[in-house]
Amino acid sequence: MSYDFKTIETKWAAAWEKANAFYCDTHDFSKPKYYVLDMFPYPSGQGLHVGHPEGYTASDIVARMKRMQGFNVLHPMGWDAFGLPAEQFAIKNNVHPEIFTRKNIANFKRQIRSLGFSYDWSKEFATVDEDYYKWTQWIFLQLYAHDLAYVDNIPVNYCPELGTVLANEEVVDGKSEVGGFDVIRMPMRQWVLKITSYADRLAEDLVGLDWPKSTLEMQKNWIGRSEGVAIEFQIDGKEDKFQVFTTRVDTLFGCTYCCLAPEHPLVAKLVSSEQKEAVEAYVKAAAAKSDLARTATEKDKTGVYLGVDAINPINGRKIPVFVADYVLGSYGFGAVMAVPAHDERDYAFAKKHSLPMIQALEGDISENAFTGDAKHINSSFADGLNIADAKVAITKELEKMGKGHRIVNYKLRDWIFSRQRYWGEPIPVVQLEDGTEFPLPEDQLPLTLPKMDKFQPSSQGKPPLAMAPASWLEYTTPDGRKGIRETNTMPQWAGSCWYYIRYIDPHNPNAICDKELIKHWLPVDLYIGGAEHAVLHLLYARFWHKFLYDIGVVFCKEPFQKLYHQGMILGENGEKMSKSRGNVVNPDDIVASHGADSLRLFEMFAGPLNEVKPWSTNGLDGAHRFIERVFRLVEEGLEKGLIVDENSGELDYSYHFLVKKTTADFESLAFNTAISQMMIFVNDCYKAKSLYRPYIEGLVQMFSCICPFVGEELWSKLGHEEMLTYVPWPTYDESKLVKKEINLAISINGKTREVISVSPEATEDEVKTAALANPRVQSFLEGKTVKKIIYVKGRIVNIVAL
RNA sequence: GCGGGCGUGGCGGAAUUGGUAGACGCGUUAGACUUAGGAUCUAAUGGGCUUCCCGUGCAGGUUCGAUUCCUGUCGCCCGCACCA
Repeated sequence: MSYDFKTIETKWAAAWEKANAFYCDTHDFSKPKYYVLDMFPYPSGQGLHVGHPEGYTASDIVARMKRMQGFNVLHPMGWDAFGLPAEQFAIKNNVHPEIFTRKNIANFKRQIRSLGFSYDWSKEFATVDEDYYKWTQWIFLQLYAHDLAYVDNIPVNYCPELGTVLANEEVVDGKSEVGGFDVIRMPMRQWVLKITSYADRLAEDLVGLDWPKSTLEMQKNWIGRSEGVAIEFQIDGKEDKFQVFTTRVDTLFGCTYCCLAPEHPLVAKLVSSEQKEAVEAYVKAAAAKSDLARTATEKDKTGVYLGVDAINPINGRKIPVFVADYVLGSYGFGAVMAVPAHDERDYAFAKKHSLPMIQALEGDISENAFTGDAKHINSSFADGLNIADAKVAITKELEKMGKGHRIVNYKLRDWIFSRQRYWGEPIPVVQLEDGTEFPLPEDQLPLTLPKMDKFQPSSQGKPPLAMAPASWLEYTTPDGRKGIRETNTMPQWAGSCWYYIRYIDPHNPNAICDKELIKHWLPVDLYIGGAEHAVLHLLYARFWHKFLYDIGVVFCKEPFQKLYHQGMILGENGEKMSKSRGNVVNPDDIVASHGADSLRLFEMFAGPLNEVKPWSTNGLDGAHRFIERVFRLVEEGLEKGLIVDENSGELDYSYHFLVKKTTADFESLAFNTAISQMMIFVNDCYKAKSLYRPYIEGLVQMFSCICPFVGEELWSKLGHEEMLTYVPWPTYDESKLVKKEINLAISINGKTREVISVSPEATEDEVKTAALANPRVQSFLEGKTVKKIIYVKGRIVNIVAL
């Protein structure tokens, strides 16, 4: 019988399901826990692509190893099922999004099962399940009760095409992240979550995490903490004043003008009658500019004089005030003090508008602003000081005058949390007729979505739920006040913010999760998913987790201890897989043609998990061939009686090294090198005269983590009744790794010239003598004087000769 | 522009973290067994002017010794982008 993957894979998939082989009793605290989690997928209509199995195989290998190592392993899977595509499909095809979503989930589940992942399906849920989103709404109510959720009328990113508002994080280059449609700025009533209250902790707690450096940096930059000083500027001859934020307070003596953002509330109030027309035109033009248009004119610094002056508090100097759109309304105070001599943007603006420059530091400003460190000049008491000292001195003086104080600023904005869509969690708040908000009592959760047939948002950005039946829309509080339910829904991110908690106790009707279980199971030990979530999901989830920590629901500060991103799999031609390029590989096809094990093995062997790597049909064939090779090794070994119970010792080193390397490599997710080592061991086996049974069984066991179907098949062929799931992980004996002879490279002046074989116990003198006695070495030393011999034990001898 | 990562055979990639560069696989070539071979097995496979020399993007440096560390430079990928 040769390797018949179809029969094998069907057989073991059924056997595992029947035996409930991967069930995790989360109440069992007798073993150490290990929680390995995949970022759950959005069940799209296209089904799985080959990128999904990459991360899922990696986590599955670890899950399988950890079970064998005696851990109680929680390895769940579920569905991030609210979201835009289902709603757009619903609008187009006039089908309820739930029907579409459930169908997709079924298809995803079928595909995932066909790939042999050891998920505990008893933990499965979808974010659209009522008894799941009940708790999503519950968390929202907690946020509301703690003043972290509020309604505001703010300029938002509105996407007319999608008919909804998007979070800053969902807008890329002025286009929607989903669909790539134009996004415009417009003021709208929105629910907002105060993520900025957690900015400090979100930045600080990154420190202890075992996360990719790039992701940590991205989050840090996104939060964008910067320390500086808030300075108050008085308008000349008026009562009005405004504040600016600066990180370069030391340059205050060089401030020659100020700029307000077009959105700044004082612009309209302060503008002089002569400038009124010009300023109003400018503000209007700036408001109409999309984010894209603003970035396109990056180099060109435009602005208009307001017709009023401000007073520089440090020296009483009168300076003009401009409105300029290079100042962002959303950052700091929406106003800057301009120091053209030492800031590139101010420099460009000042050049364009022929404004004066005053240097506050020594340095060349003939071509560009000087932004380096130097001695201060023209700065009164700060003259002669460097940046750091001048900052201290000037800040102190401002504080004394009551004109300035230290402040920390963040790029992070509060999280716009409402969407004008149907297919999301309803926000459990009622707008009462008296204008107040009424959060639903907990016992009225879940607030389920009303059944509707039309999901089209209205043109004014009115959500589909505004057209819901009155029976849903109208609400009377327990004490008889009337109101209308909130018709915005939550964004897709809401459900993915806390799903890792629910897996631990997915059917608990009384709480998001049992307290004792949370204590035991969190944080997630290993979290694997795409790098595209480096800021969005991973930042939002950390925020909710920290909030839940504060209200005593969870007990660790961070949700995901170790994070790893799988690299993208490109098409065979090295380009990103896409329908238009015609290079998409469908996992179903591969499972049919080569089997799930081959797909898993190929994806793990193709290269480091976190690297981008191209698909390769030849590589897939190679993986398939290796499985056949392992299969034959066992099958023929049994038939020909090569698999024996006495150990000839010939495979000792190779096997024990294999166990050591595989264990370490699985732990560090270096699957490509672990597989190489298995190939080396199998090659050694084919050369060996006999195969010591425990070694073959160890190989099959470790190999089964990568290729579980064929692994289980071979395990049973080897005569085992029980399944592999909890068979103890192979161990290795360090003493078997001591070689009787070691190869030692001899190099002369750093170039390897010869390899000699020595005993590992050989002394330095013996090695040196042997090296010098070597005829080949001698031929190279002819006519030269040996100056020095360096011996690195067990590695190399380097002879320095001139 | 800023931040992070990366440049190694024809290709994917190894290299014990400063110690035999190219493991393992793909591909290629030759041979064996075969009616057949896109199966399997064996051997070879970085380049060259082949007792030797050159080779880890390029140019320097540190070192007995550099793919690994340092400086500069070129190129690619990812993220952010007027953040005061």
